[in-house]
Amino acid sequence: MDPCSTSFFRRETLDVARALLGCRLVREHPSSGQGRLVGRIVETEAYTQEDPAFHGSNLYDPETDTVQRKGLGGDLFAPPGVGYVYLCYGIHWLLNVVTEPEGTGGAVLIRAVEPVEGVDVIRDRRGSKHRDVDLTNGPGKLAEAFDVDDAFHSVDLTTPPLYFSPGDLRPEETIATSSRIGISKARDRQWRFYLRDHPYVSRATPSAQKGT
DNA sequence: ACGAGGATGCTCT
DNA sequence: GAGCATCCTCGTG
Repeated sequence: MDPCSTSFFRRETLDVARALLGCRLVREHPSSGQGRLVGRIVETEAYTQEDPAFHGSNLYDPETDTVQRKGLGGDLFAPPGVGYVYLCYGIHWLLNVVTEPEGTGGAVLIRAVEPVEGVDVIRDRRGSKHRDVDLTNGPGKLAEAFDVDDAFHSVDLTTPPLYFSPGDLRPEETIATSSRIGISKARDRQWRFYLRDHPYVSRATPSAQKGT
């Protein structure tokens, strides 16, 4: 599998969020189990530097078009294609990939994948009590399933052991949008992208939605 | 089916 | 000390 290159991520965040749908998330040599885990991305969210929900949104000043790269949020201005991984609610690791040219803030949150390789290892990692559909249909779940933690923070994700690989949508698959999940700011932005009616998206479609 | 609430730790004010 | 880009369990109808 060829990794998506740095240039894949060096463009507008919204474009990357859409383009990642159908691509593969590849994890080689997870700490438990052997071989390789592969998931097909079915749900993403976009976050940009001018976005109220952006981590450290106060780092970018639109008036002067200047940036302060400090703290955790400062890592969102890193070169494209590197990981932005942080702990949410003290329990769950969330995997993002940085977008836009270096110095411009942006990232895409990987929210859900459909397991396509190494499903048995993923079941082991997540615990056998879950239905298959519930193994990776959420950002915290897929991080646990793919053995992703802050070891990948600020790490180049265009090369093993964790990387993305190009993929396509099937003719019958269409992209839907909605507001983002679990945030209170900027509810009006339809910056969540997912495959309509796909069984592995993280939750039923919210009321506000429109197709594309 | 659905909603409420707890776990848990890091970042920033 | 508050606020989270979450997940799971345990109530109630």
